[in-house]
Amino acid sequence: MTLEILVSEDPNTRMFGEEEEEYFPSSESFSFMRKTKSSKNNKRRFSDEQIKSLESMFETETRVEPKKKIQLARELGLQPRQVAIWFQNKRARWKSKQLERDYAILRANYNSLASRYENLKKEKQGLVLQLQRLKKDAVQNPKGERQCCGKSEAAPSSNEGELENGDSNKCESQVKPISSMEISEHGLGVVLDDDISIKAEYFQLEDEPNLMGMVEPAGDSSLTSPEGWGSLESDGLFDQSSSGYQWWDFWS
DNA sequence: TTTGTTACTGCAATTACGTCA
DNA sequence: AGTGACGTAATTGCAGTAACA
Repeated sequence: MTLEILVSEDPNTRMFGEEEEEYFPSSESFSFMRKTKSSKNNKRRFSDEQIKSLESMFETETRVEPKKKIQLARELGLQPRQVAIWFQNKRARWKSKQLERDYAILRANYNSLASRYENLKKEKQGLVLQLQRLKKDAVQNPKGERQCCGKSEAAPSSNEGELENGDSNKCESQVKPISSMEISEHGLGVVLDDDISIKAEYFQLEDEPNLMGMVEPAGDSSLTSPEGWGSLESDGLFDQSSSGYQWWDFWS
């Protein structure tokens, strides 16, 4: 395996002040390299030891100070510029993976929320049916003599069954609105104590709720930037102020 | 104090190369 | 041996900031 090094011949290559000295790797891992002017092979993979050191340094600080950079470069037999570039690329890779993680968390949150919403919708339908039955029953029995539910009425649907906990003995509690039900003077309608609030809370919400407003921030610490991540924050990832699409379109 | 210049650095996007299936 | 996909080192362009005249 023949490797060649890594001296940029491009005069436009940006050179930082402290790094302009021509550099030849001295470590053993690069001892087989040689400088060539003609070769375009100016890119070599770093050795495992180099990567290991860089990784461990990256764990403590994602940005390397100039002095530290030069010291690290000396230790690893690299150019300071290479160390800087490695950190730069590493930050970019980390950010990309962090975006994937954040996306997965948000998707899981959304799925959970959508599931809860569907359940609530079914519950609402059951309650509406129950209300209709109660109203109908009240009209048929103006004196409040009401047959126990589940006996004189049609069999409840599965949803209703859930709502009634499958226990017909709980009619008392289930018909609580009935106990406080009043018949209007003309006997043409009923007024439920909680009717207004119920409507407000459930039945008038015909429009689908804005799930986005309900999404809870993930408790996972991966959504918050660790100290020093600085610009790797996820803020604004889903800023839609300037775009027309919705982020959940991806999996809807 | 304000302004223009320079040097340095970070990031995003991209290119170019090495490796592997 | 040839090739496409993928990972990654390196380049480029631009923007922000600090130091300085």
